[in-house]
Amino acid sequence: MTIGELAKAAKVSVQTLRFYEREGLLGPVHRRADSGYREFDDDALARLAFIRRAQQAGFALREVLDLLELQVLPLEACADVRTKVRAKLAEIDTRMKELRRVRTELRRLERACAQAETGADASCPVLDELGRITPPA
Amino acid sequence: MTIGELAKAAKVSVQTLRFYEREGLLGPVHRRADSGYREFDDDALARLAFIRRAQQAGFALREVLDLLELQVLPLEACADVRTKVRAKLAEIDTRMKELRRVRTELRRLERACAQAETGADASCPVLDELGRITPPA
DNA sequence: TTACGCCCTGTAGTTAGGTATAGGGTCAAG
DNA sequence: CTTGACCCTATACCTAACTACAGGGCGTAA
Repeated sequence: MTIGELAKAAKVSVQTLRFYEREGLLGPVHRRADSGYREFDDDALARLAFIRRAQQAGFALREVLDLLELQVLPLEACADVRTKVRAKLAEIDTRMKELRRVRTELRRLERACAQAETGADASCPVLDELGRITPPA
Repeated sequence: MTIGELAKAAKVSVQTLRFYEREGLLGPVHRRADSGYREFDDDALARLAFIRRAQQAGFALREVLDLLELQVLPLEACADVRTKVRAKLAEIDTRMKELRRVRTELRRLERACAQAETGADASCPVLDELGRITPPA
């Protein structure tokens, strides 16, 4: 696959792929001996899918890199791998806790909004919920 | 209140306050006639509380500004606010879903690692496990 | 062979949300 | 009236994750 074909398949831009390569997210990239063109296989596509999912889950690219690097560790490092995986798990739990807190807050706002539709209040309660303030001029 | 006092009260930096002012989040700021020093009242403090809460609820500063501007509008604007809140809520739910999936994958990796420690496998199973991550729907 | 699209590197710009620094003016205590 | 803490503007810098050139090489089809 050329970089353009991979870009199309993974639905990212060519520049993004080159950027990912620079950041180490794609690992060592094979080049055609004659032209120096990059050549990719389906592994690259799977890797990109993983990157996108991890990103959508709230991981920064730097953290995605940590996750991807778990792959290259030898058997002797298995204990280290477990430690790393556990650290990531703890991180995920923290992140989920934060998200639950935010969601609770938003649901509260939505409920307040729904009540306004049946009520006779003169102002939007969402904004009241967030705090009564003076609007910008 | 001087900017320094407000900063201390709101637990943000003085530079951040000047940055917020430039971004229009603080509205028109009163200045002392002689020195040109900014002067703030408790409204500013309330406004900063609003900003922080909205940020914690997952709104970008640009969106916070939208909310501040919506506040002057009549009840009809409440529907707009509600739409924004619902969109944020959907965003959070998506993120949590992805997070759950990644957590499931990490747990599987951890189990695979544990097996390798007691088994006689020749390679770290992490690589294979990462390759088996379920593609997104 | 020419044309056109895709590839290469390298550098620079963008948005978000600030943080830091330079070069000054101001205020209040001593 | 000096000193030190605080204020002012303007500009530059920071990280993250791209995005957009500029200037040049490669591949393939008519």
